[in-house]
Amino acid sequence: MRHRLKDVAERAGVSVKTVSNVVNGYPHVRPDTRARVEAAIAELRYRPNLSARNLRKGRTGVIALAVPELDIPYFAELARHVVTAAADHGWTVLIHPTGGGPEQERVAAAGIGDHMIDGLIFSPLSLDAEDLTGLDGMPMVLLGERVDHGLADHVVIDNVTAAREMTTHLIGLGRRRIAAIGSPRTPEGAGARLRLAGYTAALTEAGLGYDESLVAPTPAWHRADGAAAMRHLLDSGARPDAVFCFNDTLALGALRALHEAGLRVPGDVAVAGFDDIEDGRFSVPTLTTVAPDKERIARLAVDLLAGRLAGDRDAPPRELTAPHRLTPRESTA
Amino acid sequence: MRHRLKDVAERAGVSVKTVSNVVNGYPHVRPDTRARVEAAIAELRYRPNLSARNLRKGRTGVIALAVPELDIPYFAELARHVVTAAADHGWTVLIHPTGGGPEQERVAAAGIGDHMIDGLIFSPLSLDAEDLTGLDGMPMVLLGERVDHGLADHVVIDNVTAAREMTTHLIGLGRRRIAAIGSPRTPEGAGARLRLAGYTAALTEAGLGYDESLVAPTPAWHRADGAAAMRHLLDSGARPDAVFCFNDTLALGALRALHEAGLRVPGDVAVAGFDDIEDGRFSVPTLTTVAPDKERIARLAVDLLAGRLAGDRDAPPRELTAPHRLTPRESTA
DNA sequence: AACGTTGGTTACAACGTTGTAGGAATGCGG
DNA sequence: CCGCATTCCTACAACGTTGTAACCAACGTT
Repeated sequence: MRHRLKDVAERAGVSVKTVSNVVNGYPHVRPDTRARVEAAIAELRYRPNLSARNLRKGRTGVIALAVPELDIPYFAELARHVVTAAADHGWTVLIHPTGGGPEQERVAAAGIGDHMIDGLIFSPLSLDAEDLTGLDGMPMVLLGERVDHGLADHVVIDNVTAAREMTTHLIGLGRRRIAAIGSPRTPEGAGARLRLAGYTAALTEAGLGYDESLVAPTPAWHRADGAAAMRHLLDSGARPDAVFCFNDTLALGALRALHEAGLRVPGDVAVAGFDDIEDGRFSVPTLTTVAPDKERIARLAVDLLAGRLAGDRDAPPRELTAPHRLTPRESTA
Repeated sequence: MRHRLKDVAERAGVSVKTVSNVVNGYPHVRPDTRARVEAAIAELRYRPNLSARNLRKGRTGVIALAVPELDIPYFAELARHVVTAAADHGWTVLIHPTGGGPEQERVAAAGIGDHMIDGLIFSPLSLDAEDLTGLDGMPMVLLGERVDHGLADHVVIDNVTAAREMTTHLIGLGRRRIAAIGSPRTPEGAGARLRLAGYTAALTEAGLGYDESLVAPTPAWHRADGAAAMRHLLDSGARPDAVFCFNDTLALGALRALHEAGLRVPGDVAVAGFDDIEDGRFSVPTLTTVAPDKERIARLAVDLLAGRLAGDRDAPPRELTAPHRLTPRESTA
């Protein structure tokens, strides 16, 4: 039912290789031969067998994007940008939601390399770069956090600075008891560590000092975690007048918990997030956030990968920083 | 750098085929040979070349999931379930965000079939099944709406009934001027048509009659579209006391617009959505919605595909209906 | 003792493609 | 009209895997 080069060749009265040449745009083919071949291709609705091509060329034209969860809108948005950027290179993207656990991420990184994939863009949650064995020299670009130095290409944003700016922004609005939600509960979450560092730096700069009771760790970064942490903060009597959540979904959960507690935002408590997901532009109130340039992150990552695939496998790992922008909205007005 | 069966074979002192047999769990291999081979596999960190295997077997072990946009949380959640269900069959899922336009969907459906994929789960937005040519007998399962009869397997929910139930629910709460947001503006959007049908049916049953001015079409189903449509309804003087949005993101946009207009939900206007995305459980107010059983939808789709791949390519197309549940929350309390 | 049976292993071909090497036809300058 | 380059095309091998057929050894039956 499905045709091969051979079928097209027979129909056009040429050799298999000539058909291959036409398919691949090889220049030295007589116009009339080319026309005959193209006609045959069209008639038979021929489509190249990618497995065979890949086997022959050692390239698959597919890159993988491994993210913790697509349900986290940040990653869904990022995935869209990666797909777009990859399309410019003619690549298909295999989006792989890992689940975010250390074991799952290890499996993803290992299992994905089975020659199905030319390269990997990986946004790890639990793993350090050292854990990423089994890639056997397959190019990889790590996203999002400076997990580690010198082991692979990275695309990051300046988490420390961004978190410091946001905290400073809250201080500038007159807030003094600024809580943080989403601090790392375990060694996991390089991003959390960096954002926490920026947060404390800003407090120190402002002479506010770090208050342990205002810092709430969370098991994950979902809305439910944000709501639970917020409730905990309120119950604990810590009395925050602002909350800096380390991502937007946490912040949306916090908004919800504050609402349930009968507190007004930003009147009683100001709320800030991180990531600039679409929800935050429509929530009530809209959400102040740090907006990383996701489109740029995606393009830088894809371009880094392209560089590796184009040749310089052995160039030293690069680390590129994408810009971010503090975006004030109603929740801190 | 990367090893082949041959390398393992040499190291273990056996033939290539024996290694292949070990890798594939062929039973008749002497325990000590098996052990030697496995040791060699481990030492060399051998991984089978999937392109070669696929070429040989005519199967890739990859199925594609084509959805309009991952940014729409419904599809992100669905994707997660599909990945999980597919994993039970040992399949990898290639998630392909099409963008939703007719041309893009056509390209997706066509270009994806290049032997890279064993089957396709497709959630079309613009396309009818007739448009899906070029699959050349590759099994496909259509998701979400009853686009068409008898051309491919379908997994649907009963959109008409669900929409009727929701509308009846709103009527039962005493609402009389019930608006609908998200009606189809073009032939596109089978789901929209069906939900509109359920909506009108309920109105008719209740003797309320269909009021054109209460029905707002939208170009797409994003939050921004919902907000715009809501604003339009309010400005038009239609004075709805309830709004049934054809998905949750539209509803979240509508909530926002109502908030900006200074109207209370559900006090002044009740709001209902469709899809049960996570956002709706944390929005202020939480969102009444129709909850399709996404996990079931995904599993049914994957199982249908499994059936086709297992053999019966020519069985008549099946249509399976997944259950849904009306889920009242604060927005219609 | 000759026989089929089963277990364990191997050689070979094939999947559909493209790179390489080279052959046949054509064009051009002398 | 010869020699040489260029254009156009082809045959062949190879990418790494697995199905097929076939083989040898060991075994239990007759």
